[in-house]
Amino acid sequence: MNIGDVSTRSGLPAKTIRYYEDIGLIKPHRSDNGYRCFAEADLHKLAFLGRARALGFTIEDCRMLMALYEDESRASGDVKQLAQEHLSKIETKISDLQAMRDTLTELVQCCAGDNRPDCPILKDLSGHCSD
Amino acid sequence: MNIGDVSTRSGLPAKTIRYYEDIGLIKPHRSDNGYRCFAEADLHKLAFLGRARALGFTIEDCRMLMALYEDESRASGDVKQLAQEHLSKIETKISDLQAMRDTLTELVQCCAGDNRPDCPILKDLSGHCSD
DNA sequence: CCTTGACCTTCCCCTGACTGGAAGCCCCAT
DNA sequence: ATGGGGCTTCCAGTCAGGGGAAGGTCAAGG
Repeated sequence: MNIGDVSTRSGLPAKTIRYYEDIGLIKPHRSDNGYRCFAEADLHKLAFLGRARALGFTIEDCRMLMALYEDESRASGDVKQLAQEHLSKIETKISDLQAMRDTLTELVQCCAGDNRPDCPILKDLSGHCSD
Repeated sequence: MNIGDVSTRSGLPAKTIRYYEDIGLIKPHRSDNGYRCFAEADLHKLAFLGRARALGFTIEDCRMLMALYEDESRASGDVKQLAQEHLSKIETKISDLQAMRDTLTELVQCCAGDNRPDCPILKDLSGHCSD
């Protein structure tokens, strides 16, 4: 398979696939003409990577997940720990974003949003306690 | 005021303050020795920027917010619109993260996390429907 | 007067995970 | 032989700064 086919079948852009080879996540063979030549196993790895990335794992997480996946004697505890650490980062991000959302929602609700210049959003950003 | 004082008083790292000057968000004067020389107005702007960034506004959003802040004849509607667009991006991000969290939580719960290699997390990432 | 240390300056490279684009080779069809 | 699409490499850019080097400045102490 050439990169175009793999891109279509994996749903990953060709650029991304080349990048993954660059950083050593996959190692496709080369045809005589220099084109990358992907086996089914490469496609499978790329699909794995695509799913892991969609769950928000970093590239380095993916590298470790792939290593664990290929290690027949892995301990599922190692995988679980990786996932749990990732999960707690996600939860932190969610809380941070929710705090922003709550503040912003309040400010937006207080703003008339008309043609007058008076604006509680700017007032808040400028320090609002006596300018 | 030198940059160190401004950094302390605004809570922003000196690097960040220099960066904000680089991209034209602030324009502090210079002393004879070449040091940046900040007025109270600069400090005020930096505090404004710090709060806007803490609410997740991008640098370009901040640039517009500052322009609106300094425009006495602004319409609060413009500010509100900016904030609402930002808010909807945040809400999208929250949903995306929550979807990841839900999937991950489920997978983590299904994983024994022991010394055996069998792992539903890896099974899911690898495509799990008959490999 | 000299030195020490804290502070300031510019400059350039690094981050994550790609994306865009240029220049050039390869292959197939007309 | 020519046109178009696909492939290659390499370089630069994204966002919002962070790290650190090399060197100028200032105030205090010996």
